[in-house]
Amino acid sequence: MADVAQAAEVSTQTVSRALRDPRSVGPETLARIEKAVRETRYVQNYAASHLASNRSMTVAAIIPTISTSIFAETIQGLTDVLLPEGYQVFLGHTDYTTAREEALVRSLAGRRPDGFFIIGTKHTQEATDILKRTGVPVVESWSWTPRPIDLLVGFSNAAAMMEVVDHLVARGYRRLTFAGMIKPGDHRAKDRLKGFLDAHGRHFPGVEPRVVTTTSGPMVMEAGVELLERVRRDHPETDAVVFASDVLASGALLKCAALGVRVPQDLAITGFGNYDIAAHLVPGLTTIAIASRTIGMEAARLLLRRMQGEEVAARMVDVGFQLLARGST
Amino acid sequence: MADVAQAAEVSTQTVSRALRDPRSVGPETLARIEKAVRETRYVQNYAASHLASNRSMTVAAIIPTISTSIFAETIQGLTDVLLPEGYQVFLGHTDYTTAREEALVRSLAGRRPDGFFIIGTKHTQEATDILKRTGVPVVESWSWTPRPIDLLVGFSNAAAMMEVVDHLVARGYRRLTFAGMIKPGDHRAKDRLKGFLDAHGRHFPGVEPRVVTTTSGPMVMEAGVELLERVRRDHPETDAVVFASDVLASGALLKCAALGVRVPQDLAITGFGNYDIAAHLVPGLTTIAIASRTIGMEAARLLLRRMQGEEVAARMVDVGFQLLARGST
DNA sequence: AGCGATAACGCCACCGCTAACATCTCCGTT
DNA sequence: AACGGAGATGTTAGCGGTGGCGTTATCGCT
Repeated sequence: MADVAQAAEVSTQTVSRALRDPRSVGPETLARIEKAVRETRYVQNYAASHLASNRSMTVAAIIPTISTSIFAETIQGLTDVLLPEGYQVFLGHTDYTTAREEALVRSLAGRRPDGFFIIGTKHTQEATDILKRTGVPVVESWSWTPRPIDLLVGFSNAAAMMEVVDHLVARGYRRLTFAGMIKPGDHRAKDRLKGFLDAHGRHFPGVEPRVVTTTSGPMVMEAGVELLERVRRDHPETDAVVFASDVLASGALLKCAALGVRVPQDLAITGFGNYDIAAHLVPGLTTIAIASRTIGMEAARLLLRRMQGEEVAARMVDVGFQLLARGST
Repeated sequence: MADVAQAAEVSTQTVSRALRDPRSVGPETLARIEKAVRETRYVQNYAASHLASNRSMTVAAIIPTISTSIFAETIQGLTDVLLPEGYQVFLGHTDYTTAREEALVRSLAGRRPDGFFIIGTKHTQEATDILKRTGVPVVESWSWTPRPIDLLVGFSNAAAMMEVVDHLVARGYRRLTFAGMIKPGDHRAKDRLKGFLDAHGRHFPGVEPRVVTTTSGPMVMEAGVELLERVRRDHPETDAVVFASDVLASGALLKCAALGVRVPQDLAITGFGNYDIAAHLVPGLTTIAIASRTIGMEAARLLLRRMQGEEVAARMVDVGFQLLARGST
């Protein structure tokens, strides 16, 4: 910056001003500085800027995994709103483990982001403490809680799952089985199971609910195939399988086609998430659509407002969900 | 840090040392400092550390989009190797536009990462200049070029596509059509088309190659459905459709099932990428498998070695590809 | 006992930039 | 002509750490 200042024959302070708010310097001074920046190929050092101004112009985002396109859309929404405002997004993934989440929160907090975005509402005590003490806005998401750390953009996974069960019962299915991958740190999957159990208890009081789960492994279609096989072996009376994710449901649905199991006559199948594939499968997959991109965008808007010093009226935003009934039920 | 130093009754310098290399301080001093860190809930400020030490402990990663799980795996591989070494990954996506790539390179360079990872080998002159002048290692990937900026971990998209064509011809298909989404900044898709055209010219000299493309829109299965419809309308003689991506091919394959078009008897279909879905479709999708995760891990290892001051012998790593012949051909 | 080597720790300057305040210039107003 | 105000620019003092070097204590060896 000193080189630029010298080339433009101004002080470094004026260069700094020209870069952060071009209107705050005279027009021909600005032109000289811009020319000098180009000629010296100057690239600003944000670390120094951060240290001096106490604003990092970054937002930390913590997601369970990036391999799942549904969270990717949320991140895409988040960055699409934040980038034009000059904020960079620091992304970390936890692989659904709380230990890694805590380490990540600590590490990211060390970068002093101006805001946090995190998927989920359940964290370790330590992680929660750090998030609360950073002094910057925090958005939790993709779940629901009456008492968020700070801000919340989410929906009730349990309520969504209840709607799936209601739908199946309305269509005449009576012997439902829940199938899902429930990793230790995946509270959203747990909420979905809870929703299933609640609704099942409501519709079929006294009937033992059928549940088949795995607790580890990659979230791929093959896992859905394996869950389907366990359902057919352990609960052959099942007439509808409620999967915790579209990925699993898709694997199962395609397997049914290969096995000659007719969907939805022999077996109904539901998913969760409305992934790209859901509408294209034959038959189409009944599922819950989540406004994944909207969550990211809404979170970004809340963060922006708070980072710019404004108050936000609604600290909790329920983006809801939508049941999409397709051929698989 | 001053608070910690006071609580532990040492100088800040000793605290700093304890944090960056615990063995460099006495054992009971270390214990006092660790206790003080916990009690004061101290979280290190990496911005200051970065400024003073001239190492940011970050790596910048630039990818076209995060919504595509195949790049996500590469990033997962990258972070899985870098995180244990204390490096954070700064992720930016370009949406396949060169203008945005340039802006992103500039912005990320301002964060002074200790290394760059970028997908693709074709960038604007300006972006290339910045990358070269940063003085830190740069890994380009997912493509191939004889003259990378610095390091390269990739494969030849064109060669992979030629293998697909060779395979189809060997299976007896004669009227091939290429179908793909080729966004302006997507040089990998262009390479795939080039590979198709080369192989087609080799097998069918003098025959006009059939090509159907779109240049914009989201990369979703619906786009594959639309491409399939255009192929069937504009080139009804086609007996094999070579898609530039598994996403498109999957959409088309599922659509064929819905339309009653028999695959591979009436129409063969190939994809690219070996996405999760490819093996589960009925029939299975013939495609090119890319060691997506390996690319990220290998890139991370190269970066690490260079960031730790070592030289790397092989600056260019060809991870290759593998044709997976399945039922769709 | 004297010496040098080593380990443990402290002091100082500085990393590159910006907040806050000071200064200067140029107006329009009275 | 004197004055006040606004806009443009410069000066100063850090932001929170770390590199480099100096100091002190300890210990083994001659």
